[in-house]
This record gives sequence, C-alpha cells and structure tokens, in this order.
Amino acid sequence: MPALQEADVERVRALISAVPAGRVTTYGDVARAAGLGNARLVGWILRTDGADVPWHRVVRADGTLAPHLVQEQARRLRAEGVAVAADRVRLPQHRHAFPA
DNA sequence: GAGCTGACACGGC
DNA sequence: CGCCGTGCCAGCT
Repeated sequence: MPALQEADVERVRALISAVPAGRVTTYGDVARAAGLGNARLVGWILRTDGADVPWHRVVRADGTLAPHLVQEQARRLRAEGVAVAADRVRLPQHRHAFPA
C-alpha cells in the first residue's frame, strides 16, 4: 500500500482542526487516528500544508514542543489557557482524545 | 541511486 | 529526569 495520499493529508488536517481550543493532542495520536502509523508524517504534513490549521495544538508524545516552534506554539497555547512550562504542556490535563 | 535530514515514538541505560 | 540508538516515511542534495 502506498504510504501517503492526498486523502490522508486531508484527514490529518481535519483531525487537527477538530481539536478544540484549550486542548492539545500528540503527533502519535493524530497519526493513529488518521491511519498513518507514522507520527513523523504528521510533522511533515504540518510543515508543508499546515499553515491554515491549529498546528499549535499538536505536541510530542511526552508533551514537549519542538525547538523551532516552542516560542510561537507556547505563546498561542497560553493564549488559549493551556499551561506551558519548560517547553512542555501537561498532557494529562489538556490532552484531547480522538474517537478510535 | 545512495545518503542525510526531519514539526516523531519508544525502548534501553 | 536526560541521552542514545532504531524504526518509520517523504523530500532534498
């Protein structure tokens, strides 16, 4: 099976757009919900086609933020009421669960 | 065509 | 808690 298709990209974008403000999700969760199986692809999609989606609500599996985004991402999250300390968010509190 | 890089995850140490 | 190596897929030298 081909790894990535146009439909997959749209699915990922839709999933991320479905995350409500004040909550966050992880790359792994999005990948799993979209049926990708590879969290890295989620990052790739956001890098290329994620300018118009709430990408700041997507964090790593341990709650940390990527180095080049931490500034902007932390700023946007705090604006939504998400506590960000030491480049990391508290997943247990803000994590958004996708329907299986 | 080979190799490196990256908005990642996970198991070891 | 942190650092490292490995697996993963796509894009660029």
